Amino acid sequence: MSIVPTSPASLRVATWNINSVRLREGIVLRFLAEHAPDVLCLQETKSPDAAFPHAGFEAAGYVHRHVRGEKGYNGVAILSRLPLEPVDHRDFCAKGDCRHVAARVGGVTVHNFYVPAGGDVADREANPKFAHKLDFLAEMRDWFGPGGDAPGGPSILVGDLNIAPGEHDVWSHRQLLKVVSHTPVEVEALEAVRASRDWVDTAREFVPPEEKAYSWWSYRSKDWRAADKGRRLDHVWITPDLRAGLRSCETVRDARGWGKPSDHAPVMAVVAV
DNA sequence: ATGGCCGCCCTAGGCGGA
Repeated sequence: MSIVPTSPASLRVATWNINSVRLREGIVLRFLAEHAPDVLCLQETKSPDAAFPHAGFEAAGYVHRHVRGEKGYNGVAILSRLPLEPVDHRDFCAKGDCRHVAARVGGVTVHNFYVPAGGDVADREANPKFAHKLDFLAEMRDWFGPGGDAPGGPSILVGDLNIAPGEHDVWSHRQLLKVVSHTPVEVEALEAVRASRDWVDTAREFVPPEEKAYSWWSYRSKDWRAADKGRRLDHVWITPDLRAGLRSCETVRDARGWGKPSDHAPVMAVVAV
């Protein structure tokens, strides 16, 4: 007799840019033990599939997965303690990189995204990485939009979207207006993705827009906690049909201070499904 | 005080991150 329900009353879905899954297996296991997500979506795993550290996650009960990695860069993975059906992935911008993977869990489609960072110069003509970022976002918008063929039904979209859209999603709106991750053209592009399926930004359902909220703090700060110059780059979005079931969305800020941390903290939402 | 640092890769400086 199984003790794991196949149709849970509520689904706990987390996202975390882990910046090398092999280097940080230990703190991922700590997060799983302390926060018990049903589904954990990782970005920047930086590991070929053959080298992904499966054994520890399986021992922790996360025996279901959909992993897509490459050597050195990028890489996304969905780990689950509930049965998971891979929905495939889409090769955004036809680069053959590993920035999206999707799976169906308990009747909900979960999309895990790693949107390109976009380089230093916020100019599509001068900087091909910025052009890639904007093209990637436009393709997301079209895929989820009316003419697109993204899967329908109740869905959760998570990931490192590499944009902090709100004024209070960054430590200083004025000082970051020209910094890639918070420029108006990016914010507009992300809003177009959000509007494509009327996605609900779950974190802001619980934290008012005038209150600061971050999920990333630079490695370069001597004391990230004291400086607190963060940005909210990591997001959990849900389709409107799940909104009434939304119970919480938390950023596990403490994890930014664990041993040998990622520069991102995990974000987890709980949704009744 | 947006750089101060990270992790990756054919081990060492270059690339990418954001």
